[in-house]
Amino acid sequence: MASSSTAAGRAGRPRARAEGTASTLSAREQILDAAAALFVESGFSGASTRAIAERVGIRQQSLYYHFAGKDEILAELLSGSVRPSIDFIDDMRAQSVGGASPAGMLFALATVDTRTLRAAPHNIGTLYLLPEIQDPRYEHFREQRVRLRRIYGELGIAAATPGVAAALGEERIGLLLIQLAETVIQLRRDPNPGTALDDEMIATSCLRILGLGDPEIAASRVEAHEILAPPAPE
Amino acid sequence: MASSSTAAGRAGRPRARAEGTASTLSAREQILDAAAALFVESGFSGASTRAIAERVGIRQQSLYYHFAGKDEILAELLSGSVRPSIDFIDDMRAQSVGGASPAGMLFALATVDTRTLRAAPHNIGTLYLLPEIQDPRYEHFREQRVRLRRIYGELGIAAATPGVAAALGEERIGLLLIQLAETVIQLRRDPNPGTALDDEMIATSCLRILGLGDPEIAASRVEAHEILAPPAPE
DNA sequence: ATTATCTATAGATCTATAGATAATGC
DNA sequence: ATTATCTATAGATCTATAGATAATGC
Repeated sequence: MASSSTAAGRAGRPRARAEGTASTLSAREQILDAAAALFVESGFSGASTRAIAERVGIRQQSLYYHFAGKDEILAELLSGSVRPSIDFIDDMRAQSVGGASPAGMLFALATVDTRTLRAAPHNIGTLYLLPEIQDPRYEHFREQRVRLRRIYGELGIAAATPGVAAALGEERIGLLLIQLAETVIQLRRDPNPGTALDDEMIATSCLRILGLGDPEIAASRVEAHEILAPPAPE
Repeated sequence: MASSSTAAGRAGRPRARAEGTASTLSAREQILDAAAALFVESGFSGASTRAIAERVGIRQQSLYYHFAGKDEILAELLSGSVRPSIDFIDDMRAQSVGGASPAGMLFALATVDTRTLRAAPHNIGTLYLLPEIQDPRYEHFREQRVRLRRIYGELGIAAATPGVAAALGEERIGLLLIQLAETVIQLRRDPNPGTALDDEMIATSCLRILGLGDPEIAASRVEAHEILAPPAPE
C-alpha cells in the first residue's frame, strides 16, 4: 500500500488558512491545478503567483518551495498535457497493430486526442494557444507537438486519396488535422453549451478532409474501435 | 487633396527620441501597430505599455493621450481585425449574388478570410486566441465573431450533403469551418516556413468536410472566382 | 489656441530570496 | 532531522494621473 506523499495533513508547518476540505491532492498537484485554471482564464502573464497561491490556500512565497518559478509550473502543465497523445502513439506503434489501416489508426488517434482535450480539467488545451509558449524555454514542449503533428501527417497522407495527398502534402495535412482536433478547445471555451461535439465527429471530419467517402470512414471507425478497445487478452 | 492628420512632422511637442524614419502613419496608427506586434508576441498582459511606447519611440505616458488605456488599444485592434470578413459578408448579401450557390459563397468567404489572416501585419489573428478576450469588456468583438460563425454555419449546412448536414447540424458546422480557416494563424506562427498554405487549400478542405466531392468543389471554386472578381460592371 | 508630446510621480502590483517556525519522522 | 509552511522584505516593474513644454495653426 506504500503510503507515499499524497496523503492528507502531514509534516511541515500547517497552513495559515486551514483548508476545510483537506484535499486529496499533494500540495504540488494543488498548485498545478490552481495554476491551470488561472492560466486558462487569464493567460500566463495575467495570472500572478499571488493569485495561484491564494487559490491553493497558501502564501505566495510558499509556491517557491515546490517550483523554482512560475515558468516551471507552466512547463510541467504543458508536458503533462501532451503526454497522453504521445503515449497513445507509442503504444499503438509498439503493439504494431498489424491489421490496422492508416485511416483506422488516424481515426483512433483523433478520437483519443479529442477525448483527452474534452476530459482534461480546466480546458487545459488552451495553454497551447498562449503566446508565451513560443519562448525558447518551452522548446521541449513544442518539439513534442511537432512530433504529434508529424504523426498526423504520416497517417493522413497514407490514408488520403491520391488527389488530396498530392495537392496538400504531408506537412499541411498534419497541420490541418491537428487543427481540426483542437476544435474541441474552442468548443469548451464557448460559454453556450448548446453545441456538444462528440469525439467521432471530429475524427470523421478528419477523414473527410482527406477525401474519403462514407464507406471508408465507416470501416475506419470500426477499426478504431478495435484499436481502442482491444479484445480482452485472455 | 484634403491634407488631413496622417501627415509627417506636425503640431505638438517633438518626440524626445526623434525618429529617423518619419513614419507615414499617424501616432495612433503607430501605437496600434506596435501594440499588435507585442500582443502577438507576448500576449496582452505580457506586453507592457512601456514596451509599446518604446517601440513607437515615445514615452510610456504619451500613450494615454491617444488611448484611455491598454484595453482600448486591444479593443480597437480586435474590431479592426474582424471588419474585413464582416464587410465582405454584408457586401455579398447586399449584392444578393443571385446565381451563387451556398458552396460557392462559402468557398469565397473562406478564401477571403484566410487571405486576410495571411496578409494582416503581425499575424494579428493570434489575438483571437488570447484568454483575455473572454473578458466582458470585449463582448462586442466576440459577438462579431459569433455572427461570422453563424454565417459559416448557414452556408455550410446549405452546402453540405444531407448526411453530413444531419449528422453535424448548423452550429457545429460553423465551428468546424471557422476553425479550419484559422489554420492560417498556426501556420504563420510556425517559424519553419517550409509549408506554405494557399487560400484555396483551406476553402477546399472546408467543402470536403461537408461531404462534397471533387466535381462540386471545382464548380464552387469557379463560382467563388466570379464572386471575388466580378466582371467589370457595364 | 491647440496639439502632441514631455517630466515627475503616486500607488499598486509582482517575483523572488532569506530566514523563522510549527508540524511530523526517527 | 526533515518537511512544508510562514513572515519580512527587497527590488523591479507596471498603469495611470497631473501638469509643464515645445511645436504648429490662426
